[in-house]
Amino acid sequence: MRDKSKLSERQRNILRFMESYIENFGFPPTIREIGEATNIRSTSVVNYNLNKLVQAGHLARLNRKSRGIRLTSQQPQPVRKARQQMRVPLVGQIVASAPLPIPEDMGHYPDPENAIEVSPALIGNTDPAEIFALRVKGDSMIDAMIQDGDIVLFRKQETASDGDMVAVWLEERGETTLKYFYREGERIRLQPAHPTLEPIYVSAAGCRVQGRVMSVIRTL
Amino acid sequence: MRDKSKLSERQRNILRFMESYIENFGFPPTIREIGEATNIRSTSVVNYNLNKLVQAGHLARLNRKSRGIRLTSQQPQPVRKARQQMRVPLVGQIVASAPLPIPEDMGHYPDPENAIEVSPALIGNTDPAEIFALRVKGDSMIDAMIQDGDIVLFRKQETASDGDMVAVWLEERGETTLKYFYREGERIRLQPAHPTLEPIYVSAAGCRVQGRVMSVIRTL
DNA sequence: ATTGTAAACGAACAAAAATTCTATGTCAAA
DNA sequence: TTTGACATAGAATTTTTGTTCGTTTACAAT
Repeated sequence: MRDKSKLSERQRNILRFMESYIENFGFPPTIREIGEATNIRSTSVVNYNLNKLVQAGHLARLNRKSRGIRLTSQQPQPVRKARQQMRVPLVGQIVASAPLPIPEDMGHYPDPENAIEVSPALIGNTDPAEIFALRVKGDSMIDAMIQDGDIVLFRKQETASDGDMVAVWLEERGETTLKYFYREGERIRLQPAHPTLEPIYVSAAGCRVQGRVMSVIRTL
Repeated sequence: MRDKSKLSERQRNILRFMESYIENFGFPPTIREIGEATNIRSTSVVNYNLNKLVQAGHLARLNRKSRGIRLTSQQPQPVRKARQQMRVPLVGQIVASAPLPIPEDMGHYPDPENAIEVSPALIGNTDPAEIFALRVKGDSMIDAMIQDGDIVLFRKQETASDGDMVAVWLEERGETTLKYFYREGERIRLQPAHPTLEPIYVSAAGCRVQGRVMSVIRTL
């Protein structure tokens, strides 16, 4: 699959040029630049050979992106991805007495200072941009089997499905709580994680879902 | 010259975005892409800030080249290192009725099938070879604020210091428990994590420390 | 000789992307 | 209050760049 010997002269040239160009400039060349460097007069021929190289597994391309050519050897993307970490912004604390401090725009470039590294497994295949983290302050979330200092990873969402653990702001009580969410006709049952505790019931209007708990991390 | 503190919020955002984009795609973003990612509506403003970053020495640009932006700071190595994941072998389950199934030799060749990826932060600077993971089965560890399905990361050790959360095998009761460890003269106090629960006391002989809890991971 | 196919060319076109221009708002100094 | 530097926005403009398409060449198979 990666046998360079099966490539044509031109294709080997292109590959070599790609390597040195990226080395020099930090970004890939254009089709025309490749053509000039390898003595190919026509962009379409360069394009043709680039596609051959993609077939051969040496390059990856992004359609219709300028300079959207990448050496596969330098970025073993699949491997890297699998072992890669996600940076999740740590945006504040959970306290019972206030709604979650949810950032409007979290971006995909969290500030290194206020971010934690997590394994992608913890957020499943959710878009990382929707994930944020909060540190639990105090023992108010003990019903949810979550203690002081734990870090909770949330997915930003305003609705929930049965069985989700969610953060809800209870209007009448003026507090935030983490419970399992079950819709029961008109009302909603919020079930604590701790098996001996009783559920509470609220009207759909009276509770505002703020996020779904994806995972909890405790470091001792 | 390279003092990030003198940069504006937007400029820091741009820099961070550049880093992650290049990391992901292998080539630099366009001005428009930078704008979208950092919530700047106007390409000219992005351009303006890019020029500022060039002045500040963080970027280099090539005029009239698409994606002709390059980070001057090229130390991907330390970053890369810091972002590595650890693979920790997941060697079995915790049940109250039996000692921990601790592997004699864990090696550093965790079976991909039975390993989990964790962030290095979770195990501090402990030698990764000493770390193993167990999945909690049942609600027997509820005193420790740990529930069914949680994954506990242990460091293999037979002794403990005050305040450590440890897994101990209680000879006379025939059970495994997770408690905070305190030496009190001849006897040992084992304190549940849950604040309302009472400690238990055992003799040093009657309890066998099996490992120290480094962290707990819960996925929902 | 004929046909089919891989490889090449160049021009035209369309899309992407950078640059430039004008206008507006902010804020501290004069 | 006025001024000017700085920062922002929106849009127009120009340049760069990728894609498509008709055509040609070389060569091996029929």
